[in-house]
Amino acid sequence: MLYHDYPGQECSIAASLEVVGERWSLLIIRDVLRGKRRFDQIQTSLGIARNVLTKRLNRLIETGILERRPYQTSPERFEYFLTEKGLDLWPVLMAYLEWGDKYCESETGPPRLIVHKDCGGEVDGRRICQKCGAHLDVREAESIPGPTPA
Amino acid sequence: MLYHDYPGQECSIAASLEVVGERWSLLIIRDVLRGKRRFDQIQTSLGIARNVLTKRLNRLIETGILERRPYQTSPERFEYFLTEKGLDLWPVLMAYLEWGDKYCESETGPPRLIVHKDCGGEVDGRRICQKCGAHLDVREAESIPGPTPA
DNA sequence: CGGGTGGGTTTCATTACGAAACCTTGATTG
DNA sequence: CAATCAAGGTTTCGTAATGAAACCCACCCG
Repeated sequence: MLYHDYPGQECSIAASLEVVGERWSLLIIRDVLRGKRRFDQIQTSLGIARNVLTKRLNRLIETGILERRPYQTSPERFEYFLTEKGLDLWPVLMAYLEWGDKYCESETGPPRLIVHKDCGGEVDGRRICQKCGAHLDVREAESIPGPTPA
Repeated sequence: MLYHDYPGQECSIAASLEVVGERWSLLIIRDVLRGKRRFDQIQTSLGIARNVLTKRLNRLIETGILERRPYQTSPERFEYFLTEKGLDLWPVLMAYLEWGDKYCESETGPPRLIVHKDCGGEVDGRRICQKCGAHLDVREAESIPGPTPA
C-alpha cells in the first residue's frame, strides 16, 4: 500500500493492513516462511526491485515481523527470519491461499498444497488437517508443490 | 498494490493479492460486508480519495467481487453488494482481524468483536464459534463494537 | 590483477495516490 | 424561479511510491 496508513479506522483489519498491506510485504513473508532467507533469493524469487525490497525488509524488521541474523562476518551478511509475530501471519496467508485456489483459476489444480507434516493430510483454510482433524500451527505444516499437469 | 500484478508467481497467494491486494480494496470489502453499500458512505467511512474509490469499485466489479445494483432511476443510483466470490473473502478479513487484535495494541481491547448470530458466542480466527463450536459461514456471523473503555 | 558474489544504494522515469474543484441530474427550499 | 443541496462521479494537478538499471563496496577466487 501507499503511505501505509489508514487514519481513524479503529479497526484491527485496517491496523494490520498498515503493517503488512503494502505491495510485496505478504509475499516476502511467504517466501521467508518457505525458507528463502537471503536478499538475493527473495529478490530473484519475487522479481521485486531491489530498492523496494530493502525498504520492505527494513519496515518488516521495524515492525517486529522479521529478524535479521548475521550468518557470516566480513563482509557481514544477514539472513531474515520470521519472529513469532511474523509466523502468526500464517492464517492470513492460508486464507489468501484458499481463496486463490478457489477463484484464481488454474487449469492444473492448485499450484501449492499445504500438508500436515506429521500425517501428510491436506490442511484447509481453517488450518485444520483434513486427515487427522488436528488444529495446526505454522510449524506443523509445510507447503509442497501441487499436482503437476498430467 | 501498485500495478496490481506479480508476474510469474504461480501461487494462489500472489494471485489473490493481484485482485484484492491493492490499497483500500480489502477495507472496501469490509465496509460493504458491514452494510455500507453506497459510494458516499464508503468514501466517508474510509476517507479514501473519490477518484481512487471509483477505480477500486470498478475493479472489484470487473473481478466479480462486487455487484452493482440500481436502487433508483433518474438519476440512476447504485448500491454495491458482495457476490459469493466477495463473501468468500471473509476468512481473509477474519485472519487480519485476529492478527490485528493480537498485535496492533489497543488499550481498550479489540475494537470490534465477531459473534455468532444464533448463539451470541465469539468467533475466532478459524471462524469457529467459541461457545457452540460451530464452523461458521459469513452469513452466520456479525461484527459488533468491542468492549468500550470502562 | 580481473572477475565474481552478496547485499545493498543511487538515479531517474513512470505510475499511483490524495485533495480539491467541478459536473450532472434531480429534489428541495425560499 | 433562482439558489441550494444530495448523490455519485470525473478532472486536474502536485506529491509520493514504484521499477529498472547502474553503481558501489568488501571480500573471495584463480
